[in-house]
Amino acid sequence: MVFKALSDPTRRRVLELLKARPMSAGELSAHFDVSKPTMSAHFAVLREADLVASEKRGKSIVYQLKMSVLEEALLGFTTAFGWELQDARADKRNTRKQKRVTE
Amino acid sequence: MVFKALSDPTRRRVLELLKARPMSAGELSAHFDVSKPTMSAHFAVLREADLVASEKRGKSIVYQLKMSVLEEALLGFTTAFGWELQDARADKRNTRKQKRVTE
DNA sequence: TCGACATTTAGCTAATTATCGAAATGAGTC
DNA sequence: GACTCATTTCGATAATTAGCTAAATGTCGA
Repeated sequence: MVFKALSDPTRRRVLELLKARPMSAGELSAHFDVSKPTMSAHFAVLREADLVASEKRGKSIVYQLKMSVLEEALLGFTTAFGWELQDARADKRNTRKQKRVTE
Repeated sequence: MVFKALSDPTRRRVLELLKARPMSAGELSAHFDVSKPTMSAHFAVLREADLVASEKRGKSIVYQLKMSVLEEALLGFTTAFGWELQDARADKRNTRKQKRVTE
């Protein structure tokens, strides 16, 4: 259900926000112009897709992005189209495909 | 509307089939267990997302994958998550980030 | 325990979706 | 022109979706 979860722009933006750091439901909701219950429903979809983890923290519920799940799903897709997906910050030295590099 | 278009598994599979080569509506439909009108509707969604081009060829209509559109959309997303998307067959020599490679 | 706060659940609605069979369109063939 | 084939359009339906308000749940602090 990952792609279904990603089909909504609000949910994609939520994931993007969670990329920066874990955030509570309320904190996330503050970024959008829809009601809290609507946001809660979006969170539920993301949870069911296993794209986020939620943890109770006092009064709040803190959501955290599960990067590996997102990456795995995306990887399956991009690979089928002949693309490589890699961390932009990865150290390119000594990678598997390294060879005959000039300069 | 690209992500909406990608949210359906049938449509994702259609794109994958078109990755190999352009195919007619009927040829594509043969790969799926749904009616022609249903497939036609899927094609319409892909067309509206600009993910495929269609061309009349005699009796048939041939669909072709617009890789660049797909790549562009995906790139926008993956970049936001700190990933790089690149052609797996690309020649890695003399790329922008090339530097200090050992061996 | 009471009140305030954070979030979810319940119940509803309007819009969209995937699906179908039947009919319409359009191009090639006889 | 009439027939056939490929595809789409039409019209209908059941399921899903995103959205809302109001109510319920659960936690903290006084």
